[in-house]
Amino acid sequence: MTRTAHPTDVFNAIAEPRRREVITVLSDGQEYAVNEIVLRMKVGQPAVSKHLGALRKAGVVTVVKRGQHRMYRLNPASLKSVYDWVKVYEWYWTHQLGQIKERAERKALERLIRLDDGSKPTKEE
Amino acid sequence: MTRTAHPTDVFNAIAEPRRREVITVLSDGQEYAVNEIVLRMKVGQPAVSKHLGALRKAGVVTVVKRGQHRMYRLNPASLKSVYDWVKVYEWYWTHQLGQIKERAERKALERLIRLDDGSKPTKEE
DNA sequence: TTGACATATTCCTTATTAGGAATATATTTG
DNA sequence: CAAATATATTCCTAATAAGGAATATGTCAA
Repeated sequence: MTRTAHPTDVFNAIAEPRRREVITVLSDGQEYAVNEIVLRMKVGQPAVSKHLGALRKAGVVTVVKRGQHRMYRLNPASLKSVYDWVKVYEWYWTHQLGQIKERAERKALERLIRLDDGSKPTKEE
Repeated sequence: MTRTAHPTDVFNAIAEPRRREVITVLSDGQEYAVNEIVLRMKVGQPAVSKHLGALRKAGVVTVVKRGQHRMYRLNPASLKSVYDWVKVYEWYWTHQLGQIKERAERKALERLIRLDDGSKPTKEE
């Protein structure tokens, strides 16, 4: 089995460096034609179109037809789920977590003793 | 060619749902043995070990030997790069971006006219 | 030392993916 | 209509990845 992530997963969409590059191009909130994005990147037009397709499926960009062009625009709200997920951990690097360490080790030891006794792990306090 | 992302890329590390699951298990800042993580997940021990290996290579977790066990701990600072990257877009969903739309479309149109004329795209103001 | 246990690693199969080349499909313009 | 342009899609190849089974490695306990 391979990557379990659904292709529409935003986390998966932004895992590709080139796709983050596309997002950066769109990051000023303006519309861009595929053309223009290709000019700003080092990969060919088909590759860019494919990345845009992946981003669109994940809801990261939207597209409208305008004449001959397809205008892509960033949908920043789609990135909120990533922000919300990672924001949880912000606390840990803005505060010291050294004090926690000893206590964490003690608790880990207690859990392992319970496991070695064959009991089920109990809910953490 | 496949995924260009280096395996040590944090974005790639968190793209896997099971790896985010592991991170969630470790999110209380305590140490966990592989054993315990397996108990809390639906995949087998080898799979968990592999995911832990990927997370370790990306610097998302650290490991210390403690007797028979390998104790894994979250390294939250590693997630700061993701936070910093996505934080840039927070502004867009906390504020209205409707006003921007018309202006953005006008600017996009101007760019396209320049492109169709054969001129190179100029730096945005 | 032997046996039990914890973890990592190897092997295998299946599935996905990136990107280029070639091509198809619109759309505009003359 | 024909030519040019913009974009998407198909086909191909090479690479990567996930997870299970089996196995190797290390550590503890009797």
